[in-house]
Amino acid sequence: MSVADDFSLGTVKVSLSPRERFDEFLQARGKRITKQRRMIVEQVYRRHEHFDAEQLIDLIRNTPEGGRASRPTVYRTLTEMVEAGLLRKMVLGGRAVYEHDYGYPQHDHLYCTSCHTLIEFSSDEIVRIREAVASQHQFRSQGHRLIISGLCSDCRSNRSRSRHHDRV
Amino acid sequence: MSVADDFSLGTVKVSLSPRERFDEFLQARGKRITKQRRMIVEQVYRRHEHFDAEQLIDLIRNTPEGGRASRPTVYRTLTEMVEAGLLRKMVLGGRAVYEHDYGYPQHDHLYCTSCHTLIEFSSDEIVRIREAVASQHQFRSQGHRLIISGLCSDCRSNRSRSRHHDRV
DNA sequence: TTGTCTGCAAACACTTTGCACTTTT
DNA sequence: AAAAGTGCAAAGTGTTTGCAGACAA
Repeated sequence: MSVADDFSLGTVKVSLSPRERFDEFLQARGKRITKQRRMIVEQVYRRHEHFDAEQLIDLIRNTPEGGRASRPTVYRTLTEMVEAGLLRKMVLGGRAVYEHDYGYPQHDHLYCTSCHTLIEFSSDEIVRIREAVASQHQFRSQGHRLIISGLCSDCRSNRSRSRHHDRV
Repeated sequence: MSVADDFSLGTVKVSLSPRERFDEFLQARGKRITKQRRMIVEQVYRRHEHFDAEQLIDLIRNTPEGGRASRPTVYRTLTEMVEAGLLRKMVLGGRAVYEHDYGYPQHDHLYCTSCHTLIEFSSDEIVRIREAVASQHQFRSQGHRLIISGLCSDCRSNRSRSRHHDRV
């Protein structure tokens, strides 16, 4: 409902809230709007940081008001949210990390190999290069992922504050 | 030995063969030059395609002349080769994929989400952008990874030839 | 000889699946 | 009522580890 008031997220305006968008997606696929799915979408959009399945499960555990959801359900729902275009998934250090996609502008990441922080940045040039390269190779590009890894400013100073994992 | 004759790989000239380079690395670390490590380096450099641990293990199994190496040894050696700068590792569709790094020019990839082919390309602009973005964020960049995903020309024509996995 | 390496089997982390029961439609 | 979803426990995948015997230095 209320398609009238726009929902603002990040810097982009969209007319449906993530939850509405997800409901739409589910209906279009003949899937059901269950309280688990509803609750998971809500928790996911509670804040904007990157997260992995485990963190989301913890968040849900520590927010019992919203209800309960098992590990498999969380994984299943995350997959659906990616399909719905609500979340973007990337794999870092051996596990999947998710971030908001719907209504959030295109961007790439700086990844600190020491503290595993992700810093977002955007560059129009990247998309331009992507299209140029793709057409050179008769490739139909659907997206891209650029991760610049290195040391963030904090870790450049505080060397050896924490053990380096260096998993990319 | 024979540092005299250059070893040519791809388009770059280097003075040590991968095997020599690896020996050097091992010695510097007080590690030993075993017949397994020797054999693995050799098999890895037999051809230039991207490969994963399983493919390498198969290759070794089907090339008994070279000797034998267990799964753990292959994994351990691949890790060492990455540390030695001989191989570059990336994670695609849930498993690690390796490619030659030593003596091979910097490049990025087009990844076909249908047939999982990797196509290499290089763009100087990317490195320029990388450095610009890094310095904007007081970040010390150590490297980057750009993967443009989509459909290769083959898969654009032969739609549905094989099931789409779409794992990025 | 000494300390590293190997191979085996078992352990691992993360994610997915089979299935009986519950819930939405 | 019918179909889809959930949670549990168990199975997967790809990769790593502990340890006793094998081997390079």
